[in-house]
Amino acid sequence: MTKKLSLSEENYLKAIYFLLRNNEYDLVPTTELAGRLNAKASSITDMVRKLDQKKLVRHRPYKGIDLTEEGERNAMKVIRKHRLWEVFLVEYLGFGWEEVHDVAEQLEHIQSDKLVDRLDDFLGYPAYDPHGDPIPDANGKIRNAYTELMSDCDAGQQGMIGRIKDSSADFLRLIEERDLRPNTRFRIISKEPYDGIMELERNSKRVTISEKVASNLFVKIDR
Amino acid sequence: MTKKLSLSEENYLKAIYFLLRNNEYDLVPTTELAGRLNAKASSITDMVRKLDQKKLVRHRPYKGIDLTEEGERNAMKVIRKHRLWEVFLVEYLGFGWEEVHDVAEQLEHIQSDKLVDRLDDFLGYPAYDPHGDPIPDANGKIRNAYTELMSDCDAGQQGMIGRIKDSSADFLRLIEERDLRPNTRFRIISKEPYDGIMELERNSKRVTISEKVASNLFVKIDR
DNA sequence: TTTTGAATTTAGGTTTATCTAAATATATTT
DNA sequence: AAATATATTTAGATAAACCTAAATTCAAAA
Repeated sequence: MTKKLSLSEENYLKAIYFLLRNNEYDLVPTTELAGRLNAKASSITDMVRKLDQKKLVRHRPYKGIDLTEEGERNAMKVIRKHRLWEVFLVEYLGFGWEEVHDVAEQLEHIQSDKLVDRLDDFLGYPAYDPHGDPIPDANGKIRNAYTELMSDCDAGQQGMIGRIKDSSADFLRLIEERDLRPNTRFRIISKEPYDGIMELERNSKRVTISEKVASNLFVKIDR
Repeated sequence: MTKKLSLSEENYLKAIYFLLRNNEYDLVPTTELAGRLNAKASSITDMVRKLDQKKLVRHRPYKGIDLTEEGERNAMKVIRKHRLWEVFLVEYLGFGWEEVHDVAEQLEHIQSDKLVDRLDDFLGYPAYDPHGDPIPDANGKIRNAYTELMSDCDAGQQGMIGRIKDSSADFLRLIEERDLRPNTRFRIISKEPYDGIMELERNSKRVTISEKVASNLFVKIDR
């Protein structure tokens, strides 16, 4: 069963998945998907109708789109591949973690279960990619962690930076410059109640970050 | 300015390249290409006309097709990628050398010069892929070797098996079973003038092979 | 509650890479 | 050299994934 999906179909499922998670949508609006996929709303309607017929998404006309189980499983497979390839590119080929995205975007569509499983094994079954995003296992399950935002933490707490929420070039650069990459341990020295500005220690040095930055860092606090 | 080629275009160039080399064509006939690409002759005509306009091939209607310099360079780039990925799949992911082809067929179309160069470096700039086929360098040049056929050699000569000419599943299996893989050293014990059957020694053991097998093995004889 | 405006869908094209069937060119045989 | 067979090209269609422009639906404001 489970027919092979086209490159476009895979990209639609992935985009819907992210919009359902990251943003606050219950059903993804057509326009939102159009924005993310750089396509016109009418194209979205076409493709979404097709995906609905294949039972990969549910389309409620004029209301929005969400994923079926089958659709979500397919999205997770693509995300798994994307993130495994990112690990390979950074750890073995010396790519910078800001520059892997475009290539991984292509590699994620290679069809071969054997390849993915072997790659996973070769990489030592990593749980996170270089951006700190969790890598789904072969069944599409994510072993979660990193669910709190730094901005919700308080002075005195310490833990690990897990993954970043915003992935704009500007934010990536800032993270890089201030030594706030995923897998960096930190301690919160102080937090200003008025505007949420925080002083952190990481790698034995201190930085001050705005609330805006803190609210784009997912962390895990030591308990 | 060397525009990006579509997946189909790349496959056409590659197929034309192989037909110009391996087979005895001076100009590739439409039907031959159709056979190799599993397409109908009329489709070939269409695509070939497009490639001609892009100056990647020369099409002489009713006569045949050959590659321009530009077309050949593009074909070599794809072949380079294909063979580098095969090395990776076999040496690092533990694929059997008979089972890498389909996956490499996909990976060869990933577009990223940086990726190819880094991969090449990671693999240690291999000169041959697991089938013994030479890997073009970053400029598309093949440092040649392995140009003689085993069937043209004589009793007493010894050398190295380089690459195989036929790559049918049957032949691959035979090669595997009789221990005649690329990079195997051999010595010709005897050759029967009547039917060309040869007795070889390799890995300190002997085998007898038909003329047909010998004529599908490219070798390099010690001088 | 009607109006108005934004979001969404429908209708009708376009491009790429295919196909089938018919027409034409080349090659081979008589 | 004419007849026939085979290879190739042309003409016209199709499916996928887009697009523009027009029509429709829903929701928010008057």
